[in-house]
Amino acid sequence: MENSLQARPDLTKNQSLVMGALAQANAPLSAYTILDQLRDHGFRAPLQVYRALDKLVEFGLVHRLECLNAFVACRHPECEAQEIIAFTICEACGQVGEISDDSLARRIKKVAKETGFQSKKSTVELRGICQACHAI
Amino acid sequence: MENSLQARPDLTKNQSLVMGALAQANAPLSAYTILDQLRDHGFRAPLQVYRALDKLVEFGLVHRLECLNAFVACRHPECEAQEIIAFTICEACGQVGEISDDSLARRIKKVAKETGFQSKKSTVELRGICQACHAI
DNA sequence: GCAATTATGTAATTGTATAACGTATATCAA
DNA sequence: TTGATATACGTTATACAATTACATAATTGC
Repeated sequence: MENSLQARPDLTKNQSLVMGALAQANAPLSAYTILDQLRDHGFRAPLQVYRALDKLVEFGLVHRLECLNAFVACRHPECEAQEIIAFTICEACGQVGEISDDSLARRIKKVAKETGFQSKKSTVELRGICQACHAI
Repeated sequence: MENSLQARPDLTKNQSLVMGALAQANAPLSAYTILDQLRDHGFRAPLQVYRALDKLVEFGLVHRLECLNAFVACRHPECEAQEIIAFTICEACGQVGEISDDSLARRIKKVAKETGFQSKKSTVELRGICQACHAI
């Protein structure tokens, strides 16, 4: 457990089910929505979902969107490498995009450092209208 | 109501009480913590707090921290001018700092625009250790 | 005064997340 | 093979966060 950047471990049954639900949806899902979708597979309680989500987030396979209290499957197969990811959340269609821009990451780090702050974890979430919806 | 950038209106009794609780604390407070602190002043239900908070956030006097489900009094008397504010949240002492850096704001806007995303509202929250706590 | 708007009070409910149990399963060293 | 440890799982209850619905006051503008 010395490195949080582990090769993707085999998922347990519950983790696979939750991952599957998120991968199929192309929008974020709340824990309780996932629970409802998995009742047929034997899920009965929120904790089953939350425990799986905790692990999936730890593995870097799932992201948590703070401003929605919801979760999305990661789009970048290798996104664990990215330290700072910005999420774009479309308020029309609900789709979430991931932006990992080095210059943005560097600037955030720099701005924080200027005030003496040592950043461990960042949340960058933009809400607005995506390109596709704006074209309509 | 044509301009959200209004001169600070007089606060109502409930709004003043909630604002006072937040101003006195030098860390974010949850709505329910505020409720408990104001029970002596006649507060009985969460909605009284949430309604006041909604207005205070609208006035730009209070910020909501998504990753904490909590609220802080704004430090910048004139921060309404800032479009994008980054918050630094110290995991040791709980203090919250506000960073309004133009270059950061511009870069976020730019990065979003490159993907065709029209950003309306942004959340930038950094968790880590503040200068004071790091010195200890 | 009267209408419209805004603020308030209260109860009930919905949504989100964790605590505290106990049990099962896998892994590994002795 | 046994026992120790760690991890995963199942269930219930509870805590925490936010909103819906409805009734009542207070304020504002005409």
